[in-house]
Amino acid sequence: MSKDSEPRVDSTLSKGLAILEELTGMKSGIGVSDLSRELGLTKSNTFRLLQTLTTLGYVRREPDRSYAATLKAWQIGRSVVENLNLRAAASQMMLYLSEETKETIYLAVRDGLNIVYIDKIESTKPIRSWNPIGGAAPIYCVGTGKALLAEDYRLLRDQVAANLQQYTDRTITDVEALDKDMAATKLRGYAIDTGEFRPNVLSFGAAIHLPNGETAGALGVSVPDINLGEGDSDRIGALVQHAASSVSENLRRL
Amino acid sequence: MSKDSEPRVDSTLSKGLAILEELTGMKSGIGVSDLSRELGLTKSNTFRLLQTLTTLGYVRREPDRSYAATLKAWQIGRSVVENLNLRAAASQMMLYLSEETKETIYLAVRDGLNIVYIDKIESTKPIRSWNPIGGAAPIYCVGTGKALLAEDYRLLRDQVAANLQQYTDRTITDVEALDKDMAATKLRGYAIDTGEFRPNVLSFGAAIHLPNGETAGALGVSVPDINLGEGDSDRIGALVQHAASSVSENLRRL
DNA sequence: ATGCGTATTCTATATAGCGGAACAATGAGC
DNA sequence: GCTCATTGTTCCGCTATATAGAATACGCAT
Repeated sequence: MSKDSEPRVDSTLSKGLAILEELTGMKSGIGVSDLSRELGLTKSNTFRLLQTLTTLGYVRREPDRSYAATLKAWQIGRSVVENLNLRAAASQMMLYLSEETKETIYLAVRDGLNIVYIDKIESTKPIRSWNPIGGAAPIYCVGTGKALLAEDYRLLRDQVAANLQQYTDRTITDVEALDKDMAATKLRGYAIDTGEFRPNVLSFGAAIHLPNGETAGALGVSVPDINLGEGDSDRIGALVQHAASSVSENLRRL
Repeated sequence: MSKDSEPRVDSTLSKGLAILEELTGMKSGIGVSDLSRELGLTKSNTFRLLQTLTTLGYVRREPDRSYAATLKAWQIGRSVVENLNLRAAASQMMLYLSEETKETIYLAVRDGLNIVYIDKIESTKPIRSWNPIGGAAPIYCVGTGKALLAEDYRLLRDQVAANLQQYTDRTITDVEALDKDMAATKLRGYAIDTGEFRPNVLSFGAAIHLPNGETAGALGVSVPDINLGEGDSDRIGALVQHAASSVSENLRRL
């Protein structure tokens, strides 16, 4: 028998959180008795725990005297996501992409109909694309943006459609074309920008997901067209896609 | 002297949750010592609570041996909100409202006698009202809240009446006035807040209904008074009302 | 080496939380 | 109306439990 020395677990805290979990999982309130049965606790114990959770603001009493979770747990959880540093989670993969491509790597999140760059690694090659951290770009024009757009295309389509501005001769200004491109992007698994925002600057992007499937951001590689040889496009696309899903995997472990 | 007989509070649970809150509020990990100082707990106590939180999956150890909150708290809280996938159903209409008004758009649900913002779209105008996602406001003071309150006014009236706190000189602190306002709101179809929570910040709100008639949440537009010209009030009100009923329609299809 | 700041383990002790039973409040069935 | 069944709440004595504080171990400077 291996004396694993199980870490000691405070039972009160454990039970309290169990109650909270149970409660948040229910659409409507539940009574003390049912709850205690559910969790295999004594009524009095359950009652006291509910009492403390209530005074702490995690639980409230419904008018029908049953107990229900408040949104406090959610509010707390939200700040985790807010503080969740995508940059930290993505940094290894960004380095990897940089090594593999020697091009400029971007990490971007969506902000309305734009994307905002929250991190980047400069290209080591002489000719490089330029975009400052904190800078923005239209969502339908660049690799990262298109990757993000494809994720929520149903929600964003009409909005974007109403604002299709032309930046280069490659820019997609036709909704039908955008529809097709988004469909293709979804199939492909990563997005391609053929110089639609800055002339002769191509880019590739793939989305990063939170554990629940929500879109958290996107990774992208930006490449001057003259740097791009035959077949490079596919290779970089695949790399970005892989990197993004790897970051998503990282987030899953948080 | 009121014999309040303070409800008994399990200290372990309380401390544990305090730690969790503290942790979720931090951008990066924190050590046992700092944390214990922060919360006024013993190091060993803090350590043990961290240990249980870790084995329960709420906390993880960073590579640098510090402690940080995991996404579990978030996932739990999320399920509260997830029970209604309101955000998805409302997003298109929120964008629409944003386009039409250029002001800040809120999606809120009721949480006891407060409302909590579960989504928003920032105003594009320079002066904008500010409320964080996850933030809360009294139900009887703001547009979204008043819309929600009007829906269940019979149930909530007395509770609310007992807690009429004054936030601005426009705040309704008189039950009779509230009665009238709620009646007017029902007739009108949307709620108006004339700067009753934050001075000079007006807001408009309308309720979203589930297919069975239950109230799911509310859409709102928040407007600094100086942005508001003659007739804008009616226009925005009508917009919000239409948007909310459109979202209700969406929910019907889910 | 040495000292200082951590994290972690140990242990004796008090007390916080526990279960069970008693009590109150509800509501259903007749 | 009354009973009976079920739920929510309080009480209380016991002991398992969480606690504080000291002891130990680690890391990292100088």
